[in-house]
Amino acid sequence: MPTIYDIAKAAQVSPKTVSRVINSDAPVRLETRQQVEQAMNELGYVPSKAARSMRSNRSGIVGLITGAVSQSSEISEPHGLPDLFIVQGIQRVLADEEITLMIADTGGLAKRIPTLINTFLQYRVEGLIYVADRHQRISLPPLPQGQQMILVNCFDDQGTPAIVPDDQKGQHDLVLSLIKEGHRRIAYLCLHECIATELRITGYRKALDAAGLPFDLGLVQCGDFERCEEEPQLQWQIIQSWLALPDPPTVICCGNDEMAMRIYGVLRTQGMAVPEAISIAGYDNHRSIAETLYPALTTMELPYESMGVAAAQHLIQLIRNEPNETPTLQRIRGDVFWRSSVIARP
Amino acid sequence: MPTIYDIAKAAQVSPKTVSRVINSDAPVRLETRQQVEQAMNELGYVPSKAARSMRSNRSGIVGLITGAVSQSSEISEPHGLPDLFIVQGIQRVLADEEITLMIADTGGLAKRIPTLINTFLQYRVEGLIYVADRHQRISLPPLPQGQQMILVNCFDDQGTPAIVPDDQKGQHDLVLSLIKEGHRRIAYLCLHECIATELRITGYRKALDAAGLPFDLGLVQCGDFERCEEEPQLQWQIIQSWLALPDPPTVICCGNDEMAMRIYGVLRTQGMAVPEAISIAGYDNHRSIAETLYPALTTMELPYESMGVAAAQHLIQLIRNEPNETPTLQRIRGDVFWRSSVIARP
DNA sequence: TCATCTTATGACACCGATGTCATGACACCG
DNA sequence: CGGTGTCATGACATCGGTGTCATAAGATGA
Repeated sequence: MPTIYDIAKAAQVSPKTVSRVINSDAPVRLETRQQVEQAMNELGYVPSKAARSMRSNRSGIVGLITGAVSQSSEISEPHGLPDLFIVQGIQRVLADEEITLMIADTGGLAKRIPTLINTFLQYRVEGLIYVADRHQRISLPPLPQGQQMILVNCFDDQGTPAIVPDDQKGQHDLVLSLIKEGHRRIAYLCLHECIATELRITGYRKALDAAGLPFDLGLVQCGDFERCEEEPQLQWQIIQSWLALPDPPTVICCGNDEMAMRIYGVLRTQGMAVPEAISIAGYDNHRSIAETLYPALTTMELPYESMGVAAAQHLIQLIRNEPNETPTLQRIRGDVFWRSSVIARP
Repeated sequence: MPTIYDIAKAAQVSPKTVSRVINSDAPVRLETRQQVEQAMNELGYVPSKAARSMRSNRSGIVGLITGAVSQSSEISEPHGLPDLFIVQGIQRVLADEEITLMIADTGGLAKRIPTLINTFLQYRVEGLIYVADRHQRISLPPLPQGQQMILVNCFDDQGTPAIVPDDQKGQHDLVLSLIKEGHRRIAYLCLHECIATELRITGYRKALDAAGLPFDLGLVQCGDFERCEEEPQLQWQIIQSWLALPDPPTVICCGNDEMAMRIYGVLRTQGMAVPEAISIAGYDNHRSIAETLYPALTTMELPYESMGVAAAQHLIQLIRNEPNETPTLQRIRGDVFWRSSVIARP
């Protein structure tokens, strides 16, 4: 691989002049520039980032730590929207800024995180992004002074800038849409206990309050049985108990789109048509499920891509030391995606 | 960020001795080593990969180009198994070898590839991996002399080492399993015309031949309508025509698991139970679909993870210049995953 | 015409590691 | 006791760029 010295020799100029042509940071005579450019083309010159970043002290790399790549592989645990969508948003913004993203994967093991961070520090990353696979509280090892970091889909107690989904507003908006379509009895088959579930139940409740509808504790049940054998039966039992009520629900909100997909199956094996017999709503807008299901699923967007975009933008601000009024904890909102699994009620 | 010079000063030794402690490539007196290590801990020393790789001419980085990260986002086109699983396999192998993987995304635009390759060359990657989103023939711009590259899920005409799924053997094995369970009339609702489809139809046919069963051209139909509005109706028409045959199929093989998921919906809206009325088989072993569907889907594994592993291993051999008899085109086989969407026939 | 400024270029040091070679202190052996 | 080998360490050059400063040629202006 040729160096600027090779180019300099071929073009009969000094290495510094070659550097100037590459960076166009000082005037170079047209003729000289052309000679240099010709030499670069002929020799197939590619600048060395290593040498460059060593001198300039700027690596142009941002490190991202996630379990996204390995997550859904071996461990057959319930998985919601792939956090990969977050990475997409980040990738897009950074690529536009000509920042290279280095992705490291925990393989699901938190104890690998310090090693991964260390590797990134060796590359002198200008910023770090930690992406969690679900909305949670975390605690990471301390970083060297001045090392910028952003948390996505999680937050800590040290006041590290964080981007999380607005789960409360999300469920709230979804329920409000259902109410607008005439639904009065709205069941909620939620996920296991976690931060998202807690926030969403609050949102669900506030939406009912806002519409002046009563909150019926019995209509909120955990439908997440971690994919055990009997899950369909257990879910059907819950639904059956709802249907047996004097005033049964007309729509079931599911904790995520995957659960909705399973509920489609459960209902159909029991001879109930979606949405004619009962409407179904999901959460996540996991498009490969929501758009593929038949009928397509009405759902609340979990704004992973937007979160990624927000994270990358905030990080760039921090790296460039730009003034910003972005709050430490940024809650990102999604939209309701209205499809055919919910029908209007008179 | 401290350098070995800072450490050297603090430990009152020469920089070279610090280097020796870090790399343990020459004997250092225990006492000296401890002084150095203490200084490193106190100052929070992290070696600089840039400086290191410049001197040693070895970056320790492998570059990966894919559309995996952005693929399924904007473009709402039919998607099979996420090629991310390939990345997983690669990641796992490389992490064990302490090689850092740099992932670049095409964002679905092939014209970005040269730029991405150039960025990687700037980092002096020791190897390149190109991952395609489906089995296809490709053509990439030429690389500098001596730059190693592996193609995954695709191949070219220049004889670049490539890893592809063994589609023919895959469909063959799946059909053979169905035959073993007593099925004699096996319909195949395949994907649109492409390399995989062609190979799989050959495999399907060879399996029938091997079992002495006749090949009925009418039982092979394209069921991929690219998610147009009328897809369910069109698919139902095909199935109806099959059911109207004097000797109707007892099982339908689908081009992929996603199509199988949609067929579940189509059949059920028509009041047909899976697998009681008709058995369904998929292709891909896309676990988040195959395991989630109710009943769970019998399917042929598209061995993305194994392909990733094979690719990484082969690349490492090439980088280390180890002798290998690996063929240029490596076909990777998957297994049949038997679940409850297919029942045995007497 | 000479001082001053701008343009175009080069010499040289430096970023942070490591490879090469030299050197001093011992231990070992005949 | 002197020659040889090992151990422990340091001096110095080098990897491929860029920042700083110097300098020569030509343009400008008083």
